[in-house]
Amino acid sequence: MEQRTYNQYCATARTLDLVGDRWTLLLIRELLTGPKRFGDLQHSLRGLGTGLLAARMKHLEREGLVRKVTLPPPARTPAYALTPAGEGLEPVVLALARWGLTWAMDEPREQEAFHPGWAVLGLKACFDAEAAAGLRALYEFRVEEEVFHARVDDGAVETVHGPAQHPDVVITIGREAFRDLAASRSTLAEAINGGAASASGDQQALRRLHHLFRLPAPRTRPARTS
Amino acid sequence: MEQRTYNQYCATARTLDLVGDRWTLLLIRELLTGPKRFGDLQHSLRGLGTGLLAARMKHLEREGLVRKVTLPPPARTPAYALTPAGEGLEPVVLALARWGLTWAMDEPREQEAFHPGWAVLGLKACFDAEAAAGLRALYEFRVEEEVFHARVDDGAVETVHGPAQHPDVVITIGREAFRDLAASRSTLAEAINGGAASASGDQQALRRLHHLFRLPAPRTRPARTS
DNA sequence: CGGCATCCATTTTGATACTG
DNA sequence: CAGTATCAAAATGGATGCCG
Repeated sequence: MEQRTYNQYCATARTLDLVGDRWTLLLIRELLTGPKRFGDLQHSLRGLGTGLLAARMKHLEREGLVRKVTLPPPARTPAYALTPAGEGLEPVVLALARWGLTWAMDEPREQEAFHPGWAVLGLKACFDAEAAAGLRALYEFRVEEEVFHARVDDGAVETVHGPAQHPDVVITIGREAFRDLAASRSTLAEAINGGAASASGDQQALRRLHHLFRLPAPRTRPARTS
Repeated sequence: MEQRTYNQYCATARTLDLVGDRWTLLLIRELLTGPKRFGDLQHSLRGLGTGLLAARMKHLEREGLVRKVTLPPPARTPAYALTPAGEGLEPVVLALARWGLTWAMDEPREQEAFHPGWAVLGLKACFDAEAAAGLRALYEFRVEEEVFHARVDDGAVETVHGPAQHPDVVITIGREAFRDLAASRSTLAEAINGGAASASGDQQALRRLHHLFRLPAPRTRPARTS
């Protein structure tokens, strides 16, 4: 099976040769919030069969973007994690997310899936490093069964699947509310006032939240009906 | 003909629904350095047939990323240009380019195509806005038949196909030398000393060039042979 | 559960011939 | 040139079964 290539000595084309196949960048997106097991990946990506998933992971592993790991106790099950080269794709995924937040996140469509981890990554895409200069804060998001945390540390941020150690703020929020929040279709204040969310902990850190993650104003593309 | 979609309410996935198909991001890449005609596009993208090219352009037009324009006199021929939404994809393409420059630009392979415009975009991907604060300069690159210019203006840069009006610096450079330069496999000074390039104009602006475009140090991915 | 193989219907693509 | 039409080759989606 010969690898298909654009055959261009161009950095963009060579990158797309490696990660431009269908599903590949979404797999990277999943791994950007922490290691995931085979089944986790398949569960997040409806429509991707086990055969193609196995092939994609093998390809990413062979190309040095992903490596197999064994989850720490008590899990002790095999999983996939990004290598440094794989993590280097974060700016690509975040750039795609920023474009989508600006130009493509209208109403959710019937039958469209939603996972809170995607919204967390969407928030990260809007992180404002300048606004975070000199700040340190640990935010935990609890969206029904799933928990994430965002660690802000002087212009940098890390968003990972799982609970935080000693969060400054804990935000408990419903699934739909979180979805709308991360798509700039509502604000955290609205969600709290409407009873869809609650927040506890450091009130000052909470108030800073919407300065740290500045969602873009949605725009509409000129549609061509013809 | 139903459009294939990931069916995820996720900014990254929705963006990939629009531009994730094969060739699409490379078409955007081509248009990022100015409007191009149908034939120009096909010529740059060996392997992309006329049928698929027409389908892709129609799709991009319908989705509001590209619009048909008529080139100004004396050309007066039809061409394709990016809309604001299409230009918004520049950060995506540049992020792909930066990753490729860091992790994927080893030796050119036999039979791999190369167009100077790709290298110009590669340079742009490495533009250092901070180093350019307060500066203004117009650089023209002449690579055999093709000419490009880079207009630096206080932290911003624009790289466009075509000659500049009153360039501060004109760099005339051979095809291979330019290719190696943009892949961080050699420096402009080396190319000039080796006779593969010459530069005229404002010497101070010329010396600033390699501060403005900081190519990343190439790294190698851990290959897995098994 | 993780992972791979197989079979098959459907899409996507690549290449080329053809038309205004 | 710009773009359609056509057909063969490849990639994908989905179901299923196997093995450790």
